[in-house]
Amino acid sequence: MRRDVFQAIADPTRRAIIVLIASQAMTPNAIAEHFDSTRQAVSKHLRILAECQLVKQEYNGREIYYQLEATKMKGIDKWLEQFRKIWESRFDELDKVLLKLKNNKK
Amino acid sequence: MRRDVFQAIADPTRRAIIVLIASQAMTPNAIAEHFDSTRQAVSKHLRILAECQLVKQEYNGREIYYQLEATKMKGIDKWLEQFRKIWESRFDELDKVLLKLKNNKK
DNA sequence: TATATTTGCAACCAATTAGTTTCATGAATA
DNA sequence: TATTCATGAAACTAATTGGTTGCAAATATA
Repeated sequence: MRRDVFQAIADPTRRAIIVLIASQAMTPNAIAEHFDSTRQAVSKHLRILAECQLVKQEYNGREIYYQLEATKMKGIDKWLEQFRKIWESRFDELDKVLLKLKNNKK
Repeated sequence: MRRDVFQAIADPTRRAIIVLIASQAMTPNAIAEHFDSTRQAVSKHLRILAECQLVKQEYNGREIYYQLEATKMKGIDKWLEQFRKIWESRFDELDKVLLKLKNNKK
């Protein structure tokens, strides 16, 4: 079973859960209230997020608070890094082109 | 059929294709040589990448050069942006904790 | 203690995915 | 022109996914 951060954020519901708990830890029930699907479906998403350590569980009696482990998303950021250079240089080139066009008009 | 950038980069083969053609455009055949699976499998990945405009096709006779559209990955970057603040602030806090520990030792 | 609440887990199901093989098309070449 | 090459598309398959319902376990509460 492939279970990495890229696969975790591929699902829109999981991305929504990530955004939801980014500001504060929440219980599965509380999270599920924000979605149309059942609590169990949300629970399965949470399990997937937990399996790739994107969330951390904090036990409190019978409640479990799920907290985002934001640093785990640095992996994505790191992968993106190599392309950031490319798209930034593309923009530099665009700037050059625009500057040339501007000068030609004069 | 869901077809967005997040889903596109979820597959490790597609990520490898993206990295491969980042530096220079390549034909499906040339790309397929780098993988164990068949040319047709690679072709399907390319179709998915094309559907969410992560790659651009350049026709040259009977050859088709696939080129990375790096700027399309800015969508991921933008989504990450909100968490970057969180993980950076976490690190600031870690720094504070470490500094405190250091001072206590003296 | 009996009951309600919170949760995870297993079993099942339909849809999707990533791969295969086979075929059709159109361009290069002998 | 006949053949070879590069490619996409279709049909099929096995595995995975995201969802469901129905449980069991553990904690809180009456």
